[in-house]
Amino acid sequence: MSKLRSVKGMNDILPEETPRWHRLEAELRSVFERHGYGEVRTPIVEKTALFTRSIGEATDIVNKEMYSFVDKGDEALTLRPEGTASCARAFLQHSVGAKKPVNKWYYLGPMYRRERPARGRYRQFYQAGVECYGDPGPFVDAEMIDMSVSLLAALGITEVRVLLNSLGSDQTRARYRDALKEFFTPLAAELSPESQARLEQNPLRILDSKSPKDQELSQGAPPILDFLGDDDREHFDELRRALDALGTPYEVDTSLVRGLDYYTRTLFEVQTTSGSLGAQSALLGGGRYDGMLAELGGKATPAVGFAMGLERLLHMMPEEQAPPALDAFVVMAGAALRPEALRLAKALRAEGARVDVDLRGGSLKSQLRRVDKSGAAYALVLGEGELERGVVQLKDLARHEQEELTLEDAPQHLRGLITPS
RNA sequence: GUGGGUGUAGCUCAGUGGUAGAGCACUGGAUUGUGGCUCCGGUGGUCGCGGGUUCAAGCCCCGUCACUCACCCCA
Repeated sequence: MSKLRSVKGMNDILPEETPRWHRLEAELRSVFERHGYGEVRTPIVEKTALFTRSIGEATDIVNKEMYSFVDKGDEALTLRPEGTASCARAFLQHSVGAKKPVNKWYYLGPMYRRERPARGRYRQFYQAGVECYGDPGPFVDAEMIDMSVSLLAALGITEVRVLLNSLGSDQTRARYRDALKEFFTPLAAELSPESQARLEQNPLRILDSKSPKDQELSQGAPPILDFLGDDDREHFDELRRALDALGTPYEVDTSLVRGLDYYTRTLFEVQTTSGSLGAQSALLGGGRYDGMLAELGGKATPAVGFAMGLERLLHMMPEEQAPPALDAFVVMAGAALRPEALRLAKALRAEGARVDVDLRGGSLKSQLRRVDKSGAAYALVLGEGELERGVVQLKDLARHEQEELTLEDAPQHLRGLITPS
């Protein structure tokens, strides 16, 4: 075992596993694109200030989880811990909102957070997410939530529940924060140490503490929904009616708060109910952030989005049998035939077949064993005698049948066999 | 960051102080150039690392690192 290992919490994905990733990514792109979203690709590194300003100074992500460094130009940079801030920056930088009233983007790629790794939680992890700019909702919110649930269903993930909450406007949120502070301060001594710290920094997060004592105390706290203004309440009610119309089940959970500061109004999270992810039950989460673009110095633009963790989806996706990665294998009776074997393989590949050759030139028996293990449907057997006559044996592995073809005809013949009719 | 568990072959794991093992995988063969099943053989190890106890340590003790689970938080 080598001492050179990948960085803690950052994992290799070997060719054996990538077909599963490809299937997941293809499904994501397909669903996003069917809903009118186009892919955006932003850099993995951004100026640190982008994240501190958008995500919020008081969040765990900014406080203790960012991979930040100073580059040789003395610039403070950070490996992106999430995708929304980068998208917002790109949206503003290219004045996208001025060209089109509503823009729907999706992204897919690695994110970085320096947390203690656990099942379903890694320091480099892959997220796919969507952002919709320019529509204040609530119907686009409903469409997005519904899309996320049908996406999971398309992946075979059905043991889920949708949690929904509303935080109201920035003003509502500020008033609610004060109210919670007022409510919990007399109880501070009874709160868990973590929640005592939250009381100052972010009282909202006391509500989703997992400490039983905290939960008990939170029962008596005033619910956020009581603080919603008329517009906020109407927005929330319309969202719920739209979800009902779409037939998407959800549960209102007023303790749903989430760890990022930029959310306003709609907040949602889809969790697995299967328990197979250990403590990490959130498959995707998001919400509305109507204030962020103005906060970053742009024109006020309503926005809503969510992000999903691909490793978690992979953990949840049912196992499927991987289809063979090869159509045919060229084998030869004798290592001297390697140049001819290469030539034949080249001709087969030119016709679109996925072909490998065992160029180590072992015994025919060992080559055929390898063919069998590769899952390829056909073997092309090249021998001295055949070569002199300009022919090759085409062996159908499943049927145990063999036929003789001319070297000239073999490529097109194989193409006919592997092309789905 | 806090607490628990586990580190032995590429993988999954046995090995209760006395010569380092199994299954799988890989590989060679079972009468001339034909796969799966079966049978026979072979390659492969700093027992995570460092120290200590002992005549003797994979095994006991201390430290350390890695992985993992839970907490915290999140996707």
